[in-house]
Amino acid sequence: MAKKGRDAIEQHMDKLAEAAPACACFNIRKAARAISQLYDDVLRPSGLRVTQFSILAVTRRLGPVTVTRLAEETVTDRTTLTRNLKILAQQKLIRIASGHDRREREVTLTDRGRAALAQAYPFWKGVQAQVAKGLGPERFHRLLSDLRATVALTRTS
Amino acid sequence: MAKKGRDAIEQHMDKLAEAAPACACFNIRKAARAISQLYDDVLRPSGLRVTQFSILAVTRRLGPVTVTRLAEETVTDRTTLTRNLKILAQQKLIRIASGHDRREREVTLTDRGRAALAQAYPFWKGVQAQVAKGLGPERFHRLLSDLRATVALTRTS
DNA sequence: GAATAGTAGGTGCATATACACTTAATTACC
DNA sequence: GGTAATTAAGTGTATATGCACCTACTATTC
Repeated sequence: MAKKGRDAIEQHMDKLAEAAPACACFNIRKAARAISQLYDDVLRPSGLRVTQFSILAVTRRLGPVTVTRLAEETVTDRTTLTRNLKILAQQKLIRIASGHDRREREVTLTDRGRAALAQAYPFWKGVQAQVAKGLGPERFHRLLSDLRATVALTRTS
Repeated sequence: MAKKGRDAIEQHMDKLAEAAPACACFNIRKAARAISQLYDDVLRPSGLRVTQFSILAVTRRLGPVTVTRLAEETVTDRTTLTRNLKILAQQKLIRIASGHDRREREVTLTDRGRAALAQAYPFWKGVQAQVAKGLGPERFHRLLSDLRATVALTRTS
């Protein structure tokens, strides 16, 4: 019985060797690490990390926006966003104020935040173009499309 | 001049609204958050997070392996891996010992680690199949292939 | 074989991430 | 209109991530 249990476990072991290379999550995370290092490296002179650049850009697009809405838009846990926003608020790149509903907190880009975004933009544009060229425009758009489908998959099921 | 500088900045602002939705890095990170939550949720009964599952699976495949080699394989910063490995070593899922070259540290899966991996395997298999089905097998493989190309892009340039 | 360059690994610090739980405010329901 | 359910947000804790810098060991070179 103990022997049998062990055999059952060992049956998996050869398949397990292939788990990581085939794993959707491992590969997406791996690509996220790789490309984040590239973007962060290029954005470094701007003083913004890619996460911060993204939050500022989304805030810019949505105007005054609540924390929960921003969390939904970026598919980030709300409590994660709370802490990320705190750093940006300390640097006075955003302002966080109460809305009409006193439970809500509205996030707004400051002038300083706008300037930081505009300063970072050429760096972002450059590395974005580099990646698009490296993958080829077709594969680049296909990848973005497939990633959106992946996100959608986790939102519905 | 100050006015002109401001105009130059403002010229970017409309494009900036589109930066985040089009950003390769933002979208990959977003997908990583989404799919990690799914995998972690399914893997929860096993007691392993997807990051830990991946590290164990890669260690299983590479046998006794140095920290640097493992870092290259997973495209993780070596110092990040040091800390991730420490947690797994505390749980006695891996063993870290010195190699012949006394600078190196060799990572090996313990029996306990093997058992944990085997226990987690059915959960991983299930969620992996769910994602493959959700995306469709073609798009699923295409995505993995495009992600590998993205990683390769950052390794060469 | 001593000085130098190169390699393997770790620490301090900061940001990013999310779950479990809590607090405060609003809405729904009777 | 008061209580219950719902909603918005934050804290405590733990893992994940990487850069700047450091130590220890090995290889090279003269």
